[in-house]
Amino acid sequence: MDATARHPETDPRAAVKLWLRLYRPVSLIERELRSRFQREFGVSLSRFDALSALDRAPDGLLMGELSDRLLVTNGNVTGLISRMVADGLATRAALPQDRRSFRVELTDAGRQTFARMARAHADWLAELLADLPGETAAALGSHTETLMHSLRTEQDG
Amino acid sequence: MDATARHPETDPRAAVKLWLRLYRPVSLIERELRSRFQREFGVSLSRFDALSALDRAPDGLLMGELSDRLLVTNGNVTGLISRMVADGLATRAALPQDRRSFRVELTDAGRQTFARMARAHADWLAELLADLPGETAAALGSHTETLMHSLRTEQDG
DNA sequence: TCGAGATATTTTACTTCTAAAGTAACCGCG
DNA sequence: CGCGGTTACTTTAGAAGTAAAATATCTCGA
Repeated sequence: MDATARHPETDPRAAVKLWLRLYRPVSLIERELRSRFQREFGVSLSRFDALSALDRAPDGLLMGELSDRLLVTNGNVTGLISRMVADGLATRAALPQDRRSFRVELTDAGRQTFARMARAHADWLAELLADLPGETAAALGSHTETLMHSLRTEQDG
Repeated sequence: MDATARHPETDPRAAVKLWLRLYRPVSLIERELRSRFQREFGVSLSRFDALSALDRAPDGLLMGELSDRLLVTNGNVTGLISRMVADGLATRAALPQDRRSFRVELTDAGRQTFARMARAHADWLAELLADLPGETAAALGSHTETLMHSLRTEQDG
């Protein structure tokens, strides 16, 4: 198979159409979550995402690992974590063996805060997705997996 | 009062899982588009979205209509359009019959700029989605329609 | 006609985000 | 060693986003 055979018939118009169909509902949900986090907890979605990534990492994360996971730039993480440290949710300690690096870890308060928010987050999503037929949910789950995988192979190849 | 009674079978854990499966690939693509717009045209994705919404409206849009379509606040649109007007891409004229309102329209330069960007946008998406099997694309297209519809009914009900 | 509320937009103060440039520390090779 | 390139992170300048308050205009009923 030659190069064109690898990407046989991708119609740019169809690609845009599919993209918009994916993008719009995801944006709507994201925006709704963002505003609920703000209203209920006075917290940004970004901060919840950071708490979530750190909660999943028992030994904390380096700044760079965190920016990889959150899909944001290093500079962004610097400010985000500074504010979280100032608010007592996380600690940021230099690594003895590599003084360029910093290990970020949740404090107990941070883990407790996250636990409360995670519960609300799950409930909100259950509510927002309540009217979605079970078959559609299942199909979306598996097809978005395929999409994710195809993005990765596209990126590498 | 009991939220679970209204939505009998929505498992919050499953909802979060589905949400993350939707969110991650969409974020990846969005981020990639954003960085390509910046690199190739020195323009934000938001600006492209605004150009796109305005290009679709032959007679222009009111500020409020634009913020509805872009899913952003009025205050955000004020700044976005100010910069676009300053760059010669759009005009912003008070409505004689309602002096609170402003009609925003693309200039010829705005329409030409959008046309060039839209072509690149479509090509990028075709490239990013090239490895997605046709069946998956079709299924995703129809199921995201269902998702969008279920969000609307959820919102209204 | 007048005032009360609704509506359209802007302003304000702030967080979040980016790209690019800057700083500091590490690593490997001569 | 020591210097050159890489890596980890921060800083900077500015766009993009928010919520909430402010401004200005419209509308409608007494």
